Amino acid sequence: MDERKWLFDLLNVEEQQLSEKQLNILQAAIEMFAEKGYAATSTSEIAKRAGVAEGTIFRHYKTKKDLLLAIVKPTLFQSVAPFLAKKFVKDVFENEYEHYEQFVRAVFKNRYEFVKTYLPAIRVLWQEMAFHSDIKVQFQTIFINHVYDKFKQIVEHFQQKGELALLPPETIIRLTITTIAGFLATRFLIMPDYPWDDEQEMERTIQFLMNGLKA
Amino acid sequence: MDERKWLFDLLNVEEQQLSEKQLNILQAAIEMFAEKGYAATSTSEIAKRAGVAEGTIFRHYKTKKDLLLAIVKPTLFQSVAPFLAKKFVKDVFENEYEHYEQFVRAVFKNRYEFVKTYLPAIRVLWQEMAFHSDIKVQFQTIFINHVYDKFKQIVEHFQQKGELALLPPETIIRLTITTIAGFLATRFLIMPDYPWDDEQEMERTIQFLMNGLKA
DNA sequence: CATAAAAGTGAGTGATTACTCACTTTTATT
DNA sequence: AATAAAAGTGAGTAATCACTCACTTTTATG
Repeated sequence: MDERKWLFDLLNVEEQQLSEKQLNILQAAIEMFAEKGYAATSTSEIAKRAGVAEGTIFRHYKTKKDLLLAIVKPTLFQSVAPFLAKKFVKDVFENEYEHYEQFVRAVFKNRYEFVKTYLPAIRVLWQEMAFHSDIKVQFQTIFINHVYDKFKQIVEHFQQKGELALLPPETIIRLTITTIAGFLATRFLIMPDYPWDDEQEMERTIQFLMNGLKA
Repeated sequence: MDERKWLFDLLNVEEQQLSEKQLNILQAAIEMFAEKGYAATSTSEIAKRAGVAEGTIFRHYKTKKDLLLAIVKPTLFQSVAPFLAKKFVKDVFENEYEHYEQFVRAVFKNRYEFVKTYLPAIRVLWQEMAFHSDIKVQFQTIFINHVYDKFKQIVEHFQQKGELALLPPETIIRLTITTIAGFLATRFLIMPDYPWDDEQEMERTIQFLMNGLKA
């Protein structure tokens, strides 16, 4: 019926019911913010692309910034979604993942699919984080409160098992994240037109990471 | 006398003589573009911060975009400066660097100082590359023509010496660059307020990289 | 010192901006 | 079917935008 289940999923608003026009507005805003940036995109352009009157935008979002936040906030949460799941750490400790490599593989694959699916919205989040300190602070807060602590437990768990080098956990976390994020940024942002063999390149990246981190 | 040698160095305009007011304009533009972004910064704001009349900006730069390019182009070249030096590859082959690790160390240290010194201008380059396809194309062109080929020769050299894993050179280049860039981005953009021990963290990063890439 | 070129100025301009509001249309509720 | 609430509209508005231009000041050159 509607090819925009992804918008529902991303914005996590399955319970609320957004009208067709509201979805048009959000989709147009995501696309144009991703292409030209928030500041360089006018509300009249968004209205035109969405096929609505300019006043309709302000009926639903008090300001242009509110429209940006309606896109950015859910994307921010989805970016770290695996770590927000309550049973996530328990899964790791109860031998859902026997080795750090399996854990990394699962996260990598999962985030690869996420970036592939929601690329435009993710672009908007990362681009505008540089200009809006409130968004950057929200990101840092969520990372510290919900991602860092859990990640640290997991790293220490595998260090005790003798799988990982005895570096400070924050260093291992940083190297893990920048290695994965480095691949995704290169693949989807910097060189999206290069003929990648994704499976193979991800495999090489994981081997590199595990060699680099092993005890 | 003047504490702005860095501006001369960055913009690589030692021969031309820029007036005091021109330097004020460039400095103000770099700072404001870095903070708020190009599109969100008005020429009247730049003039105010630079202490000049708005017309003075347009006396030197035909359009606002020209002012952006006057900042971005030299920064783009400086970003890959080590690879642009003619004798760079020869240095590597003639045992200036006996091991890949020494080469990586030299590049890492060099680019660390570069980012530390010119951070605002580098922010502008990377932020606006996302919105201006002409800038992105320039970057890709320079990378392919001046960086990639030389880097590839160096990697193959150390692969033949048996120091590096026999992965495709482009994969080794990617992993090397994203590991270094990942540290610099985390250190200077994402978490600039975290109390880093730069020396130690760079050392760990190099060990990680070499372990990950060794044959 | 004379003269011209270059640098600097700021009021002015038409276009565009985010946003408002009185009004119409659609949807939900009884 | 009646009524109210919600959604949608588009002309209108004050502010701001990048940029121009006639003019003044500074600098370089013989």
